[in-house]
Amino acid sequence: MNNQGRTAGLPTLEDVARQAGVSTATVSRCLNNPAQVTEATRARVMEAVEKLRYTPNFGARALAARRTNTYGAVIPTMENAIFARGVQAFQDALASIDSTLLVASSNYEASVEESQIRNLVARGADGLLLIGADRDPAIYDFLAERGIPVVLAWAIGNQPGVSFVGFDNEAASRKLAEKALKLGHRRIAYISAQSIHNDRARARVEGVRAAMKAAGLDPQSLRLVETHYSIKRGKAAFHTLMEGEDRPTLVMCGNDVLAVGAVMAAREMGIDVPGDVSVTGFDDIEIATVVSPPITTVHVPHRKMGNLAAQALLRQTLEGKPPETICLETEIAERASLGPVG
Amino acid sequence: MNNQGRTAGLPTLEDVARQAGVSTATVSRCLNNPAQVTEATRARVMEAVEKLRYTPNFGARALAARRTNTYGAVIPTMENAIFARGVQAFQDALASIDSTLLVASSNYEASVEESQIRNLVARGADGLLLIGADRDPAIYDFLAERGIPVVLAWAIGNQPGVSFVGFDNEAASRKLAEKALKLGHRRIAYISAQSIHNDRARARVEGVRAAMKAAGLDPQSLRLVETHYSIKRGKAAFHTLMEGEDRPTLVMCGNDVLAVGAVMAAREMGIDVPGDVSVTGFDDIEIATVVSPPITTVHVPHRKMGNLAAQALLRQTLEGKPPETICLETEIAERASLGPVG
DNA sequence: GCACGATTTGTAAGCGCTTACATTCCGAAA
DNA sequence: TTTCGGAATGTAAGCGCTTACAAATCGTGC
Repeated sequence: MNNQGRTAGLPTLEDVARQAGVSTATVSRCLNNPAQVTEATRARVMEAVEKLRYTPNFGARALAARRTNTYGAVIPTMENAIFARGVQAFQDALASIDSTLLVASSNYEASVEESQIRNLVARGADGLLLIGADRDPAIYDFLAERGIPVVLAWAIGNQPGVSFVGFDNEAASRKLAEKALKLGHRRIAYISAQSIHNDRARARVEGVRAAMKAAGLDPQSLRLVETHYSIKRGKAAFHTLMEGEDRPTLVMCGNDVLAVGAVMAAREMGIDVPGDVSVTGFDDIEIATVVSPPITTVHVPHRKMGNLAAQALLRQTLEGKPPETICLETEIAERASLGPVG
Repeated sequence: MNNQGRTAGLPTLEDVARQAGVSTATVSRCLNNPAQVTEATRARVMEAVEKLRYTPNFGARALAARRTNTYGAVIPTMENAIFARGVQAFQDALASIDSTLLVASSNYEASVEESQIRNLVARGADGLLLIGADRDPAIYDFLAERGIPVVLAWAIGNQPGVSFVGFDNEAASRKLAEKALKLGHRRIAYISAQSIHNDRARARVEGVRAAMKAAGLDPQSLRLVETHYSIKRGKAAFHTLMEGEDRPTLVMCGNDVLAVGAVMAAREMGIDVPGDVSVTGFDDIEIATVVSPPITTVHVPHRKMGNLAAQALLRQTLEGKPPETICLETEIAERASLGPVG
């Protein structure tokens, strides 16, 4: 458009070189590999850089170096805090080596995620952070073909060629369910995210079923509601569950956001938590402690996961190391929303 | 590093041109200005693009076109939802014209913000979204020198050469204070963010003082605590305020996160809200409705603000229009945390 | 004081794309 | 049929940087 004037007149490497009386190669080295340059010349070059207020041109640099120092992340949503902490940690780790993170969100839609991935690749992402493993194999081919390292977080899986930094969703969920079963709960309902294209959501449900089975219950008796992740949907789902006969005594939720919705709905309906119904969450985000009663949930070490994911990705990208799998431990954050069956 | 193999073998414009039997210029036009190309050739080119799975190289494109279609935003924090909705709307608006947003956070620190701004500029941001107006003038010079359009959001000010898309923090805060004064509150405290480098925080306090003055109270009698924005800090601040003699009957907070902290602290201390003390927030984010009692707060039209900010920025960047100022209306979200003085 | 290897610096060839300008093509008017 | 003008396409010159390779410079041991 009208950008003739935009960059016009901005100093270039060549300007700096001329000003400092050296070649462009030397200036470039000063900026990227200071060790290769004499103290004296470096000082002279830096002075010129300062004087001209030079800033390297990103596009040119990316083109010439065939690396952008930019990484991409596609997360399902930014609108609640589920991924915020982990992504923040991921970003911090990248920032410490002067790389930047491009974040995009898919709204839990596979097609949107795919186009976001393509977009990030087109923008030269040196590596990608994605959530979960459950997507079209063609995407992995696409990424592999372009040699782009990928780390999948929030889950563990067996996709070849990519790193995993996550935790065992099924085991974590099972552990929580076992605890609830010990408290005497038998009529159990589960409010889950849409399980299509969401391996984490499925694994969490499976964990509960496994615990039920181990306790001698029929896993098929689990009342399952699938919905989108939001407080509003959580409320609605809880309503649905409580309307019928044979109310559950325990409503487990696929994440804390849904659980918050459930607890709020209970309050509106005059149902006591955990007196009449217990509620559990998953994730342990701040909001779980804000609602009353605070929610018993699975604590996921988000920060640590984000940090380790960055490390793993950088090992692949910068050092050419092979993909790896890191499985983190989760624990149960015991709070007030889960109690003995009333 | 070991990136020889990275992009090696990836199809380039030239490959596509050869495959389609046209020149690189034609391929480029197909991709950027389809109208300039015959239906027939376009089809042929697109077929070649598909076949080769061609993706344009971002760096090369940026270098040649002198435009990146990338915008930058520096927000104080990602860790709570204060800016999430607005930034998401901003991003959506950009995405609809195939531009991307780079988001960085400054943790409310001026020096971090500055380096983030420089970083985004170095990465070729075509325009910038920043929060509030209160920063070193040298930054505005730097940006102006490089001809980078800027829109400041969440506030209104008079910085020349930049757009504003925000609301009147002082007026909004005053309106809320007036409402509280009508309910009989006289002993008032305010939990604010650090006001240094934060024009919004200062304006909100000033609004309360103005209302007090108008009601015949001494504005200096406002008990002010400054702290960082977090639930924890909000709790601590509330504790401090309630420890002394002469407890306030109203604790106004600089944002909802602090207010949530205050309400939670009250519950822990056995202080009834709003029976013993009223609490107010600012922003109207989801968490304000989750805590009990839900928080009376200033509703800020975040989504709208983000969307309009994008529009304004694009008008400057793409159409070369001059900066503009858009002031949005806020309203009070009346909920249960504000009541008559007990 | 000299030869030699190590270190520092310079030269110049692209990286893959956009776009001004030149050329070719085509249909309509004469 | 010829001519002309506009639309479609091609040619090629960079955009600003990195880096392989070549050249120059330096310090060292003899």
